[in-house]
Amino acid sequence: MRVLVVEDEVRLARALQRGLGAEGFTVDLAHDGRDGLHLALEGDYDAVILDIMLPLLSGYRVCQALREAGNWVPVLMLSAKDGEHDQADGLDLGADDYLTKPFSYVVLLARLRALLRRGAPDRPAVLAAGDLTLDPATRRVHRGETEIALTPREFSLLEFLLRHPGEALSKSRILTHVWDANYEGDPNVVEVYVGYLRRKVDAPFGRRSLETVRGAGYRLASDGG
Amino acid sequence: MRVLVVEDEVRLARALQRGLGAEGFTVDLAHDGRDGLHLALEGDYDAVILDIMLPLLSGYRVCQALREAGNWVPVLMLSAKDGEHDQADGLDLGADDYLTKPFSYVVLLARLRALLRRGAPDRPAVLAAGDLTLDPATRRVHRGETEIALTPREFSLLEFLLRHPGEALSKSRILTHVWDANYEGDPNVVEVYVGYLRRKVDAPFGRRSLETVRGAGYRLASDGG
DNA sequence: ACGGGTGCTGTGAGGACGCTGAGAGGGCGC
DNA sequence: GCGCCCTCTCAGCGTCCTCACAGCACCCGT
Repeated sequence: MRVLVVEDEVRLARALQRGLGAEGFTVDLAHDGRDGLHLALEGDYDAVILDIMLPLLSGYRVCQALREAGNWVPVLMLSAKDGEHDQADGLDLGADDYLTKPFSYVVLLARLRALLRRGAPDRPAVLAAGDLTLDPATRRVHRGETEIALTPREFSLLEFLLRHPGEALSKSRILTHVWDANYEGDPNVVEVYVGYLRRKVDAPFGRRSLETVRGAGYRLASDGG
Repeated sequence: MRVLVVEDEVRLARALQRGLGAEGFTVDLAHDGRDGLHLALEGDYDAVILDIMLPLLSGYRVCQALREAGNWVPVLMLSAKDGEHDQADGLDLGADDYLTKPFSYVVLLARLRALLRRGAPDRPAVLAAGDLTLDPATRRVHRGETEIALTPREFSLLEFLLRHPGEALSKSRILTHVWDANYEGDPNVVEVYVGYLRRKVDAPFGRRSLETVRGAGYRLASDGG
């Protein structure tokens, strides 16, 4: 079993290398995001342990880039923060598990083994809410049998909503995820794009899956409307 | 066990003949590509040891011609070069193993025995999407009954698309796989080559199998358009 | 009923994106 | 050494996407 550890704190990295090595894993180390990404792409690992705070390229970006490259190696994220949002962010970007520093080595080992048992899935499952489906790999969206053409922005927005079905998502949260973490433009874009989406995935089918939660944002009906 | 050695360096050829003969093989020699091809086609060998640098017809061509003729005798290629590309080229063209000169005789013998244990494989599967087929071994592409001539680059691109049918493949992913992991040139090449491909595999047949996914890359219709 | 706040949408500008033709450069076979 | 083919760059063009803006609609509290 080959494991890549991407961690800039040298002491921790070495400790993991020794510890996991003793468990019979082959452990490679990378100390910044760029090296980590390259190694992960080329090394054919069974799992990657990925710190979030990294020089050059954050763990988020590394994970995102991996997934975009079609690499679905199991990723276990490490973070010094413990905010709910960080965790959600990590999992959104395709991490498979998440551990907050400081963590117990035994827990890490258990989680790692769990990940390896699951193995690398070929591709993420199709996202769905009722008869509304979205496939991130083929980039196709369907309402029942009917395919729906979406622009890139509409697609990311719907994808984000589908990853949090039934949850009320504030405009600012939507902005940071679908647009950019430090988006400076008019927050009205969200309304605009929700409008576009409704015209494509709801109106033609007489549905109402994208609900407005006045004062709180938007919610996707988990049964697809 | 009959083995054909195609090698223009007479000393090496004779050495192999003596050595393998002592191991109990029946060894025939050819000293250029054309003779080698004829012998291989007619002689019903259990394996062929094939130098790449040959007079009249290169080892690549010999191997390719063999495969095109439906002959899947195990081929062990010999080469003075050791570039990764050469190796990939050889294996692409249907060689079964590859050895770089200078090589140890013991290693050659081991590899040869491994090949013989495996035996002549059946023809590898062709890639297909609808009536569009691509055979990685013979490097032939057909739309229905019609054969289509592709350049090497066009071929690799189509092969990559066919290996991920229906999936939206980003330009960067295509670049790293079809071109090079650290390709530095203009990403526009992808558009250019998709254009070439469309003119060859789609336009003459009134098809649209290579779909543009705006903002996300390209997708090959899994039913071939 | 009225008004403020919140959300919706039509319009249009600007830009990003993708497609294509022309052509330069290089490798390979002859 | 010559010519052909392949690869890739570049620039121009058309199309589609994104977003800002402004006015209107709607909700809700008073």
